[in-house]
Amino acid sequence: MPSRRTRPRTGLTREKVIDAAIAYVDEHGLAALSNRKLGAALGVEGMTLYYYVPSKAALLDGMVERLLELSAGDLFAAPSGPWTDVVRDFAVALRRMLLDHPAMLTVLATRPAATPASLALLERGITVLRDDGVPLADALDVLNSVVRWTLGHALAEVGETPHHEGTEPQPEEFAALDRDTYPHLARAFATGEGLDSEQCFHRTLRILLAGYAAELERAKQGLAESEFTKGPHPRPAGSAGQ
Amino acid sequence: MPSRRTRPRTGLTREKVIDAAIAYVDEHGLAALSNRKLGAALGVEGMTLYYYVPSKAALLDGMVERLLELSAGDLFAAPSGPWTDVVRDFAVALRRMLLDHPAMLTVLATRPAATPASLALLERGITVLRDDGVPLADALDVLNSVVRWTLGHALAEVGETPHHEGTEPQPEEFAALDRDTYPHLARAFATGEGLDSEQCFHRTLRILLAGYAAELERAKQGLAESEFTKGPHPRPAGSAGQ
DNA sequence: TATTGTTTTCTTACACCGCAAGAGTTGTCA
DNA sequence: TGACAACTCTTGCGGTGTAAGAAAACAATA
Repeated sequence: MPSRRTRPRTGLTREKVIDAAIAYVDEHGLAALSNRKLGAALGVEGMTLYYYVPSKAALLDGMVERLLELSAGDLFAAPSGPWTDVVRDFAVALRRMLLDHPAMLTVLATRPAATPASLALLERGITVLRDDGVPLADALDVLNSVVRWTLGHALAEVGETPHHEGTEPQPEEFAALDRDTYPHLARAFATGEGLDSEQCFHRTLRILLAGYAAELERAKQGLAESEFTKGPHPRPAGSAGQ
Repeated sequence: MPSRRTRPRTGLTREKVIDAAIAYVDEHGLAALSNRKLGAALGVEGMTLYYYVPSKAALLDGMVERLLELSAGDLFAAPSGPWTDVVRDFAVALRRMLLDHPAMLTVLATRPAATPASLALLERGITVLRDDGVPLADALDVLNSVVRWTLGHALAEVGETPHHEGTEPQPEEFAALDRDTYPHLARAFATGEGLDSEQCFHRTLRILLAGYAAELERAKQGLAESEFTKGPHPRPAGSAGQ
């Protein structure tokens, strides 16, 4: 009795599996992702996925990698104009992308990110800055800082929204509960001061970029000047540690 | 045959359980933490812990809370001097603390942080800034930005170090592998330019604080001036959108 | 001391997880 | 038709969080 136990081929691909995984965590959250459930979503038994992806860790890495590949176009849309504008647009697009995939955000934040896609993205950014006259070390500092700021901010933003799984829904307790122990916070929550997360993001981003631009400009001036004066000047920005 | 199956009381406490959990993840990593193993480390059966902590999610929350309580003293050591110095010292201490507890860092980053300890910390910071004349909304922006920057940076830093569990050890592939596809990165990895993570942290932190300080100063000036000129000025920093 | 009641600990059980090993089916090509 | 590769499934193992409740340790009282 050769009962047909294996389904006819489904035309699966490593890429399809990873895309389905991204879609799955976007809908059900990261904690809900398991081989069996993802397999079910793909019309296939759980263990089948191991034919395309060697382990769950590899699946998560692949998801991050794929997300970066898919978003690469949006992240560096039109690299023209001064580098500050390019980097600002990049950060804004990155934040948008991260907030669109909050589950992927926690994966991205937790997992080390030295993958080809992330390196390519970084390389692309460096090229923009270098073409605008920014030294290599400074370009790396700027991009690393902006990415890390955006990531940290996005993490806080998705943490605020209580679509977190596992803990109590935590309603708007804040607006009422403090008042004595947290006078300033109580006031902030009452009036809404300083609670616009998006505005804080843009503001700090602007300050960060303007600060770096000013420092680089100063370094360039100082460097040019020192060629004449030959006086002992602070080293030019590359190692201008605290 | 009343064989003694339960051990004599161990004097356990919710606090002791949480402290042991922190010590455990500090040593073995977050993924290794389980009730049974933590129980074994405490000389007790795994289910016993449920008498002190209602769930694993609650345990993780408790660990974050406890860590903040324990570190509160270090984080705001000597709140004297201009607010920029206080906040800088806070960020430096926070980074130090996070790097000392890399496993806790991922918990802290993933889990929403509106707990009493974190609110108290924030309130304390706001008080410092407010006492130095910073408006409430701006104080929140500064503190939120600094915390998120520090968190994002620390995440990247522990991600660089390959003590990550589950993936391949990933040796120093970078120094050799690119060269053609990532010319700038290859150069950076070869010469070491822009790779000093700690220096980048301090540099960006300094730029961030200086930028905020300058903007607040400008807002104050603009506000004072506008009292005389009555001219149409940009609104003073609280709603100075992007 | 014996009894009761509370606090703490353990046992058992269940559903789920990632994954190793291998058997089975399906399609392709000689 | 046969052989072979590609793909899918089954089984099984040790691990997880946790619900439910029995059993032991202790404290206090009779």
